[in-house]
Amino acid sequence: MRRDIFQAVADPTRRAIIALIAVQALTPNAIAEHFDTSRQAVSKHLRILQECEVVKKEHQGREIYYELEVEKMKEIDQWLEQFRKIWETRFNQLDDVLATLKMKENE
Amino acid sequence: MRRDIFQAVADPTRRAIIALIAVQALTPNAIAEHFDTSRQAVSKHLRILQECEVVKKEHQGREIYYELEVEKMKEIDQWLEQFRKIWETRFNQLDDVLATLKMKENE
DNA sequence: TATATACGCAACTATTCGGTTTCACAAATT
DNA sequence: AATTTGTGAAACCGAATAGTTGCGTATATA
Repeated sequence: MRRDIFQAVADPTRRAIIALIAVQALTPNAIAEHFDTSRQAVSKHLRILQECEVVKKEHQGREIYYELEVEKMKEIDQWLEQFRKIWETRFNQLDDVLATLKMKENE
Repeated sequence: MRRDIFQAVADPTRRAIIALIAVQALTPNAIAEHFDTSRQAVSKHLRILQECEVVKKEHQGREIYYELEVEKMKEIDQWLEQFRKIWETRFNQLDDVLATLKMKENE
């Protein structure tokens, strides 16, 4: 089974969990309270997130806090990099089109 | 079934297809030649990418060119935005740590 | 020590995914 | 008109997913 950041963020519940613990580390129960799903379901998502190395456990007495590995999110950012150039190019081309239109206007 | 950009990029073959047609629009056969998978498998991925509104068909005679909707990729970028602030914060905190260490060095 | 709480894990189920095989159809070629 | 080529779609399969239920275990508390 695939275990990477893209797999991690493919599920909307997992994206919500990520966004939630990005603010502060939380226990599975605390996380589950934010959703309509069960603790066990959240627990399973947390396990997948762990396997994808997106979250990190931290034991504190009988509670376990799950913390986000923010660095991992950068991998998505890096993959997007190749498309940023295209955005810019397309944007410049649009500029050219607009410029051409403006020239025609002045004819 | 979920049909969003995150679902679209969850699969490595689909990510490769996206990167491939980002350069230039291609036909399903041309795309399939780049992979170890069958044309039909690629065709299925293209269908999903279409449903996710990541690619756009363009008929040209009996050939069909698939073109990337680059704009769609920005949705990922937008979702990442919330974590960029955290990167920066963490980075600043690291700066603080480094500054503190430097101070101790000079003691 | 007995009990409550916080949690992970295993077993089970329904659904989805990624793939193959097969078939149908439309456009180009003969 | 018959054939080749480019393609989509349906039927099917094994594996993974997302969820549930039930149970075991460790920590805290009475």
